[in-house]
Amino acid sequence: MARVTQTAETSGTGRPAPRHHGNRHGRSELARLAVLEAADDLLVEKGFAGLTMEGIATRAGVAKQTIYRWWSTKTDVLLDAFLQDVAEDLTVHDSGDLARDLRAHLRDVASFLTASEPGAVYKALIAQAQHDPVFAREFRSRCLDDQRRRDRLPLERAVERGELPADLDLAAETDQLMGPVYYRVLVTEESIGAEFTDRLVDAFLHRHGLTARA
Amino acid sequence: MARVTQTAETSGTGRPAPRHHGNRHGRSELARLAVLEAADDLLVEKGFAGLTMEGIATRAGVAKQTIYRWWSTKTDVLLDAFLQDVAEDLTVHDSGDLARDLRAHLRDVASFLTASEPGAVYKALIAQAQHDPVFAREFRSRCLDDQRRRDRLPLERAVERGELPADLDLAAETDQLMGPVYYRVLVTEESIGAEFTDRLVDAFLHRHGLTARA
Amino acid sequence: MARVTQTAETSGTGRPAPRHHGNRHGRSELARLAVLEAADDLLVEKGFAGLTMEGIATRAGVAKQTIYRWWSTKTDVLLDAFLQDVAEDLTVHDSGDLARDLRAHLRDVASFLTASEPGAVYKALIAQAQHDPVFAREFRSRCLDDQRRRDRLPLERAVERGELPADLDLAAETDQLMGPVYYRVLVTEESIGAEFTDRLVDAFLHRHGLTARA
Amino acid sequence: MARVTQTAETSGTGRPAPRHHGNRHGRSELARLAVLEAADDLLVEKGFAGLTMEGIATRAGVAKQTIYRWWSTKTDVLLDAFLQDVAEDLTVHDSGDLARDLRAHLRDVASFLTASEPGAVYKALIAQAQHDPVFAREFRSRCLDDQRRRDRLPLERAVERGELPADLDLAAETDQLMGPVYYRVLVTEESIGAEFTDRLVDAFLHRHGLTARA
DNA sequence: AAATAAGCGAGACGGTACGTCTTGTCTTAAG
DNA sequence: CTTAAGACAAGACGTACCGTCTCGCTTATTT
Repeated sequence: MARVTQTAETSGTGRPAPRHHGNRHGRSELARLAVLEAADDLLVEKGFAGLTMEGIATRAGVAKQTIYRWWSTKTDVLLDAFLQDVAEDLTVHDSGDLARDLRAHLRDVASFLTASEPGAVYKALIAQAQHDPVFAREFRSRCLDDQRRRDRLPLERAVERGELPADLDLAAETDQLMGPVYYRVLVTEESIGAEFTDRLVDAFLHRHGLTARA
Repeated sequence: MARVTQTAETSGTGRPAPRHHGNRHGRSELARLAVLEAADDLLVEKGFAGLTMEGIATRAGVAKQTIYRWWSTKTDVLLDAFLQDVAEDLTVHDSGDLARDLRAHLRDVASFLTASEPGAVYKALIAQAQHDPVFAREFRSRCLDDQRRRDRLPLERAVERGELPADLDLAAETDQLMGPVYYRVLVTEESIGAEFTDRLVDAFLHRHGLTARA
Repeated sequence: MARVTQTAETSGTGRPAPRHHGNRHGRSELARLAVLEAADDLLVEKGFAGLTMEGIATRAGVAKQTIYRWWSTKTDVLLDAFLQDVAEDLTVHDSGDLARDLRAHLRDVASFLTASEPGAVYKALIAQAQHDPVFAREFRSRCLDDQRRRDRLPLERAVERGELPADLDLAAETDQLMGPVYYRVLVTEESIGAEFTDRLVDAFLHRHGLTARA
Repeated sequence: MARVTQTAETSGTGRPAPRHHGNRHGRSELARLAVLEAADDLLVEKGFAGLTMEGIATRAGVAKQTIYRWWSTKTDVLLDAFLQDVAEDLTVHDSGDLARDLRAHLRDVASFLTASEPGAVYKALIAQAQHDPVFAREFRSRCLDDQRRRDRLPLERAVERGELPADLDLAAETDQLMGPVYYRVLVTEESIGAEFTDRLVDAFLHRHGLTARA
């Protein structure tokens, strides 16, 4: 994630650094970022089980109470840390060509999930959502729904362009495209190559009478 | 799971239960079953986070040491409990008709995952596998691989019958069939009706030039 | 203690209270009294252990910083609160008759220590002085020494009147008179009746050849 | 206090050392002694305010839970530590001569309270008893009552020997003897020399028509 | 009238200790 | 040799106060 350090204290504009330790007009941005960064780092270093509120506090140089003031659980911290990092990571391609966009998107998602650090956090959060319905709800509304919207975007654009029929059940089609990817990531842990994702796209195109691969 | 209860503790004569505290000939089946049952019950009652070794021991009327002697973690206990319960639950249909078998199988899997108590345990185990690579390995070898074999079975039989070409990539096809189901269960938590699973089967059949539903 | 309440906040004219939030020259008497009163009340309500700076601030409707600006510890606040209340409480009797004055004084001290609310504060302060030498010094100079002077007063007057010899060791005599009272209060917690204090006075009178009670 | 170290693990008889870490048949004597010793040491080193359960646990090499299992508060630990140390410290003199015994006893008590390490603990406990009525009760029954009995012992023996009348109010007389000593220790903190305690004894002897000092 | 500067309320902050909980190990005595 | 019982060291949990800090408001003087 973006390192905090000193650069965060002074905005580029030359305004004086906030550097405050909390006051009546809001929380310390410094503390907030330090916590998110510490959580990220510790998850990678020690795994989810080794990630503790105590550890985050120590690593971040922050009082435990400061964490509990703004977050309720370590999963809550992780979710914020994740959002901080990848707000814009998975931008969807828009070449105007459905086949090309879909292939690129599926490859992106697959590599994000299997090879990136935020992908590891993402998997941990999905896992935690299985154990904790309350968190599941929050995770879905603050994170998954956005991702789902991104996954559907190429199809929506194709509908707009007239490449796909307007009455298509986009949700179901998205499930068929993304489902197998998540399945391999979360359940079978088989590796996911381009041939796998491309085949999913081909099946989709074939299903809708579009020419698969040139 | 099979209830242990009193029958094992009291002989039919009405004499006080033997309630043995160990003997020199191997482990106590009574203790083993009590532990598995307690784990199952507590998972349902208190959720995964509320499931503790301490709690299992107390509920089972068993010493903690007895649990640690035979299992290493609470997830390990849960896995055994799961296997004890559902060894034979998800038997695969074999009507000789691929379409019918696939439709039935996907509905079975969906309802198992979303509506049954062992399904909840199963989801908890998949979740834990994300956090713990060691457990993931064991879970896969003792549980997931079997399930994967069952998922593939209808296709294998169809290949034997000549309904499907012999060079089909069964793994990839299985992923496309099952993936969306697990995706909805684990990620989106949308409900899964027969229309959803049937559509997956139809897509599969269509993909391979077989007539989808009349 | 003297209740602050509204009288201080509203001038007689009926104009809304000034309720000032500080000014450039000097501290807020309102805040000072609110703190002392809150400390007194909380000690009675929750005991010494339950008395906290945080609690005093909340109860007094005052910022913590305002307390720390003028006092260093909760014991420091308590001492001020005590002095505010009982500056004049234990006035010494002066009838011109040593026996009568002593008997009255000992009864007053005993009932102050065992039965009054400020007496409870006083005991708490003596206790704290055992734990904290720094506070002990301040407590002694700002409070105990005065009390000790009052205890000695009847004897000094008797010396002046010629009832007692001039070379009497007043400190030691005072210790013998007051010591047993404090001992019962602080150590044995036995009840102290007039027969007990009168006997102490009788012993003193007898010791110096004065007729004890007719 | 008796140092624990290794000698405590083997009784002199050659029986195998307990050295156990807890079992179903009782607590660890090793842990118990380590806690008491740590509490004693820390009180001396850091004072009462600096004495914490956490600190005791760390110093004793013991888990916090082990302390809380057997004691409820730090004062509770201190009381046990005190009793462990001074069970036999203040043995009362018995020369057959009341004057001599009283003088010796008062000097002993005075030097115990003002100059010994256990005396410091004792004062801390008396102080705490002012703040906490529950502890006060326990302290009195487990400690103070014994001491009071010892203080009365010389008088009781004198009554038996016929030196003092049988109908003497021993409690009141003891208060007059000991009260001034405790008063100086707890309240005025003046130093207590032999001339002060001897004078108390003389006053007592004089009061009962016995020849004071030869 | 405007500027100044101290006291004020509020409340976030880094810490420390609290008392509780669970983990995994150990010891014991019963069977 | 297994068992139930349960004490133990370790360490995280979430809470409560500590004493410090920064902030923006109020207010009484000083310009």
